[in-house]
Amino acid sequence: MQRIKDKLSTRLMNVCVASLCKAKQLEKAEIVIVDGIRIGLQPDVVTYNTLIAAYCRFVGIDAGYSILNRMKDAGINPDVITYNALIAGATRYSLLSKCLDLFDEMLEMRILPDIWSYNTLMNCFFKFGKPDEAYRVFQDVLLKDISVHSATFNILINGLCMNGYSENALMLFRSLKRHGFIPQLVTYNILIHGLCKSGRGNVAREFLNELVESGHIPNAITYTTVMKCCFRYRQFEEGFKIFAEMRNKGYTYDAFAYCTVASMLLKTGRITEANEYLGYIITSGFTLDIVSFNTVFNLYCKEGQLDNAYKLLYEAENGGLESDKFTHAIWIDGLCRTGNFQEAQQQLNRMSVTGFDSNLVAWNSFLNGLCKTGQLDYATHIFESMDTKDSVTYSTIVRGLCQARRFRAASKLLLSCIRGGMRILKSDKRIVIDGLRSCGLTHEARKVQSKIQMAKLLHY
DNA sequence: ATGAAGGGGA
Repeated sequence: MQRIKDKLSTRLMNVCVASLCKAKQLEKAEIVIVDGIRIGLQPDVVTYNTLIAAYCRFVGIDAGYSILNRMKDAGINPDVITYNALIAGATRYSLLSKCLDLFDEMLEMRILPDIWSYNTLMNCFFKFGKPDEAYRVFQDVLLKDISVHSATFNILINGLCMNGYSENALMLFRSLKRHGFIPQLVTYNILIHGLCKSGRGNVAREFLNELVESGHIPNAITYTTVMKCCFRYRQFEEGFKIFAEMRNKGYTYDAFAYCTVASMLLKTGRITEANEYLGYIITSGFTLDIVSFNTVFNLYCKEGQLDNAYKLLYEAENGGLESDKFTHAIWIDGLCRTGNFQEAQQQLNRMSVTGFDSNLVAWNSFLNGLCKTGQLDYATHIFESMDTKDSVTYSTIVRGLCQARRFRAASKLLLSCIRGGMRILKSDKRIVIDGLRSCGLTHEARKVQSKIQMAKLLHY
């Protein structure tokens, strides 16, 4: 009788712990457990699994591990859910090898992975840009005759989109529907997001219609996704309309929509308006996470208020917010805008020395700053010393050279890009060709044009 | 008790 009572009470405690964890109230959850122990309740595997998931989500993977140790010390064996939570945690913090180690560890402990484990592993591979490996996991699931979940398909569709296979994702979606799969709201959100990201805004809009027609009610995520899609395709009025609708529906309960609008405004140089939206975020008491912080930080940097920006950063870091590579890139851009190129370069060098991943966007930003202020030799020097470059790097230099009317150098670089299969914007090619013509280098211009044509024929 | 969707940098 007493045992049954204890079991019931432990279950009650677990419900309590779960709801506190969900609300990010980890200290309170711990207090509930301590109180439980005081009145004779033993935390069980569910209690610890709840804690591990929450610590992984809100604190970090190491915090999750320390709960795992506490669990083992208490004599409770981890189960498949424990490992699933840890693997999901490792995925969240981009630790691929840790994910794989945990999976192996689970097998070694003779804990049978379930569909959740496979889903998590698949998602992990997709996140790391390894769609082939992810697909192998999926085939493994089919081979082992484990019954799949709708989440399995959602992860597949999302992973395919994020790895540049939106066409395959579409085919999968259609074929699943033919086989009786009923897409959920999240499935549509994934598709709309993926299609928009891969430059297929029109198809994304069709799915928005299909979503509504099949009886789903778009949520805040649907709205922010579609709004960003509008801004991306320069349909600003349409985007603002969506924002207004979100407000009316009560969907602006967090900072997401505000950040979407504000960053678009910052990108298009409408700083005063951005200020209004971000002012609302600050005064209305949303807790600033790193993303909304970076948006506000970007506002100060774009306004040239570097002192205020720095003060903001200092306060945020004292409050426990950890800056990231976005913060750093924004700061580099701010320094360049205010002419502090030396400081910018020192910051960039310090980053690579201290073993951080080299921040390509920050370097590109630096190059952009140098080009805009006509320091082409400096820019070229930096360009040559960079060991990773992308199409933005090349575009920036090509545009910079054109601006300095060094069209021959620009065309030489452009041609080397084309030879290397680098995607360069049509408008940038145009600038080079028009520039060559404008200084009477018509022969050169024609040569570049024909090489571009040739590349097109070869590539497509 | 676990997995999938929205916002930030050139």
